[in-house]
Amino acid sequence: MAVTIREVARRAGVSISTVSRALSGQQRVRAENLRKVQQIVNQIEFCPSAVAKSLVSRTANAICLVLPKPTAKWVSNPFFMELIRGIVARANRSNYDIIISSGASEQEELKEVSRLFRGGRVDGAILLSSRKEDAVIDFMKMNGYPFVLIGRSDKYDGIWSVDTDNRAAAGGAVNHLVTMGHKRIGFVSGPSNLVVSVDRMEGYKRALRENGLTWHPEWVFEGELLLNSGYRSLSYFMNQPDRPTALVVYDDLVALGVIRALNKLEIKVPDDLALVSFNNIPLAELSIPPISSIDIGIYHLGDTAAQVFIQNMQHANSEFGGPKRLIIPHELIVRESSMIPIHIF
Amino acid sequence: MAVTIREVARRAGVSISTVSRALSGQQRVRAENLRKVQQIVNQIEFCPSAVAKSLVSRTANAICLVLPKPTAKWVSNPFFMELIRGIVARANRSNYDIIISSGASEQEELKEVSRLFRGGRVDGAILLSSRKEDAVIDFMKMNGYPFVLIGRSDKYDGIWSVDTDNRAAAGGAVNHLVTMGHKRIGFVSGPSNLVVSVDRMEGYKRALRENGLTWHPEWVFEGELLLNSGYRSLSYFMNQPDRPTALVVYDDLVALGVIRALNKLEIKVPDDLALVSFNNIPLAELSIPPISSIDIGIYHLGDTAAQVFIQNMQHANSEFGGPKRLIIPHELIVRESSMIPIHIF
DNA sequence: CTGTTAGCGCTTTCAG
DNA sequence: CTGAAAGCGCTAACAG
Repeated sequence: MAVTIREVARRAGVSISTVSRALSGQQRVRAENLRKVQQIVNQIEFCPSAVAKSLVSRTANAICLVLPKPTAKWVSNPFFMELIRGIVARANRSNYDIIISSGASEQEELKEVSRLFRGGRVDGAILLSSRKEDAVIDFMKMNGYPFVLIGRSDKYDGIWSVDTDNRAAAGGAVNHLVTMGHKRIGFVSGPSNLVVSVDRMEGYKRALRENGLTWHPEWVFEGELLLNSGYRSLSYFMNQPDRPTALVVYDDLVALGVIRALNKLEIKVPDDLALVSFNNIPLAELSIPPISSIDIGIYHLGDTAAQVFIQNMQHANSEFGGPKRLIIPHELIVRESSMIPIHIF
Repeated sequence: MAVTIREVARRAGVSISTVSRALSGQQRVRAENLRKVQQIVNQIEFCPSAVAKSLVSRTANAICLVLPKPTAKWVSNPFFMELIRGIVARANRSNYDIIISSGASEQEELKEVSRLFRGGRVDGAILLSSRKEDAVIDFMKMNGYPFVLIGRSDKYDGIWSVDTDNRAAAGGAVNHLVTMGHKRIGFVSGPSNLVVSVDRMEGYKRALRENGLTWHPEWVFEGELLLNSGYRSLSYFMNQPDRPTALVVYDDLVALGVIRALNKLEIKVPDDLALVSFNNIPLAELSIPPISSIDIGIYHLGDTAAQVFIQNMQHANSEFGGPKRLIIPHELIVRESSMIPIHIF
């Protein structure tokens, strides 16, 4: 901030333009001048004003992250921090800044994002999750702002996205449980307006079908509900003679809650009920018992999203293949919660 | 971005300066012109370029958050996300942007932060945690960049900081355990280079003294160690006749790990050993058993840090009282993990 | 109260 | 290859 390009030019005894050219590295500068400029730059630790650069280049070299509404404890899910870490690490390495934005209501959220874009502070956004009806996605689309979605959009096609194959992952969980001898497998879902939650549920249903198993609506629980007031319903179903012997849970944190609820009902995991969940946050391993979980490579997901965005920015006009959807591989980590094979028929 | 102040001026039939004055709200503009300008602004959704503003005002209206090195799973502690939420919410409300920065090594970290400051992208920083020897703090101090520290610095005095009274909090935990009849109370500490870890340990020791209890070095465990390879040592001490009957643990996540380790050793919480930990992240409640934890108001901590920074910025030259240290109140939330009073003498 | 004029620090023409 | 000049969008200082 303190030292400008003008000062460098003065000291090096060349014009500002020459310094600019020397710094850009793209343009021809006489070797002697180049050397002189580089020396001064190092000496006085010159660092060009990102702000001035932005003004003239009309790009911000910054990406906005929209935090899901801080409604729930949901955001404090380590999932997001891991995602953010992946994004920030990659972005910084490419000299992009990450700006975090949030808002108390959906409207405030949009206002905030709008301010960032219209003010020229960001070039685009990475959306950390997608709802079925997502005002932020609509907003981006409508204004033609570039963005990468982590997840999937039901509504729009041609958008850049990075995602897990959640259906396949859920299928993998079911298959694993089937292998362990389970035939009555339930599902604990997340908020039904989250695409990820729906996808996982669909994968679960499909896998049941493919395994020739029947699907009972009573075996599907709403996770949020479960944790707040659903003890009774859980208790009821778990006391039926044909209760599920295994559960696929859409998120580790929810799985933790489920285990606690089951614990109160004196249902033991995995002895009485097996459990597989999603995301494989560090906590899955610390749980009692440790939870089998599908590692979806959260950091990698974030890293890739940032890469996609940045590449896309740099090749914006070169028709760089058009919108694409990338899938990050997942892997089931088997732990105690699903390790006891059973044979109840 | 698309529409400039020039356009507004043209449409309103006034000069650019008038529009600028009308927008600033600080200066006198004829009512008629004011109205006209406001109308146009709303109509074409004019939003002044934050970048241009930055260039001329030499302020960025942005704060940098330095993520602790992504070494450990530590960062994925919900603690940080909660802190960030608090900061972002407050900052955005005051039209400040939050830029997240990180680096693989301490050196990269500094380079990243330096780039942000020198490039004029940020006005200052909020440091999310402090090590005993903290290069980032040194760097800020040395360059005179404004910052607020969440935590405490051993090394420097006159710096703005927002903190928990960790000694008192730890004392509270000890007192609570004493009330429940415990006399042999151990401590599980965090990395010894973290100020917060040290403070909590000191509070623990002091409280023991004040309660007339003796402090045994063997009753103090290094948390990190414990989780990785310390089962054996834990096992050893827990089998001594005079083993602790209660533990104060410096962080919820570590407490979770401890519970799991104890579980393997068939030591039951709270029946055989009581537990109190710090931070009260949502998980503390989901644990089996639910963990007594000291709620330090993480969100509030973040919110306050942002407030302090912003106020300080705005009154920078008016000698706004000089550096200060704010303490956010804490509260012990008692749960099952410490609920069974014991009387072993 | 208003318009004109000069920049903020940098990139980018356009002549040399 | 180089320097001078124009301008990115806005604010601030100066005459009216």
